[in-house]
Amino acid sequence: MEFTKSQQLDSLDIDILSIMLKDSRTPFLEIARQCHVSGGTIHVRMKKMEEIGIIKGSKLIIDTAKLGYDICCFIGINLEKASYLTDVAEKLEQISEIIELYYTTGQYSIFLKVICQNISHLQKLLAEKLQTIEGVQSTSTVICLLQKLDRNIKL
Amino acid sequence: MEFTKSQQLDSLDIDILSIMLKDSRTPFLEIARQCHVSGGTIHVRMKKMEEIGIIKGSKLIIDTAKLGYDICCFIGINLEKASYLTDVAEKLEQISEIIELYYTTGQYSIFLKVICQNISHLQKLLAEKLQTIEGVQSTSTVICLLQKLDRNIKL
DNA sequence: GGTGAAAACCGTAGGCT
DNA sequence: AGCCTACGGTTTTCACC
Repeated sequence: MEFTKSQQLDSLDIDILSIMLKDSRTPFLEIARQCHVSGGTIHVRMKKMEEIGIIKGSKLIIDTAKLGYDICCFIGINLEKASYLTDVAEKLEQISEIIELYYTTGQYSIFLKVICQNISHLQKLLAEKLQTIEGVQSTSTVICLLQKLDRNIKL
Repeated sequence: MEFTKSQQLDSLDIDILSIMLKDSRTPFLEIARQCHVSGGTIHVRMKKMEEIGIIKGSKLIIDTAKLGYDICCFIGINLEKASYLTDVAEKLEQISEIIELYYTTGQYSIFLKVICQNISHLQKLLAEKLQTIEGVQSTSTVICLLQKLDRNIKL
């Protein structure tokens, strides 16, 4: 079970994933009804996909604005030297406002998704946390006004 | 129930959310044990938060690379005219490779998160789908080599 | 607002095909 | 690999506090 090929998934696995991608709290028996198999089969397939690592977990989707977090933005980071990459990334991981972190190729070395309560929270984050990390040369911020789409890939 | 203030949430709600943010399949009785309340209470609180719209759903987190989708990237879109915004967004929503879509302020009008199978799939998407949409002036792509972090905000 | 218990439903394991 | 069955756990509701 160490391959990383999609070939080991059959159409039943894909059907199960498609349902769970939309709502990870769907009961197994409900999936079983939709797929015309028994609940035990869903259980076995889900377990297999968790073991292979295709399923990594599940997340609640929340409206962060309703919780007082009005700002969502993306921040590209330029480093002074490419070799600072992992050191800087480790420090960034400590910052709880950063919810996604990517190593990227092209104009930036690191790319972040960040959630803040308001603009002054963001300003403080940039000035006092991000830009004081050693190795960070500059940052470039894209502020989101509205998220129009948040879904998983269609299998 | 039409307010969008966090004030209507008490510390029990926050505790429940904190647990569910990490794993949306946590059984209510398990949350109840951790929060020292009954299962019925968790049920009522969850229902309230769903009705208010704080909880919007739940998603399975999957390893897209293991499903044959090796490319994750962000694409910024410049429009010829700002007024094309909603028309272009509507067309973009039809494209299943686009899993997140934001209206943004700053250098781009629209910002996308995109999942593709490989570079040629991405190249085709850009050339044949995105750049043929009327009103799209130019696109700018950041390709992710590795996602190091994917989590929710800490409440 | 919370509790505790009942009823319906679900997750899980094991034996069978 | 899937089905069935059975048990224990979970969800959901509701009378009561």
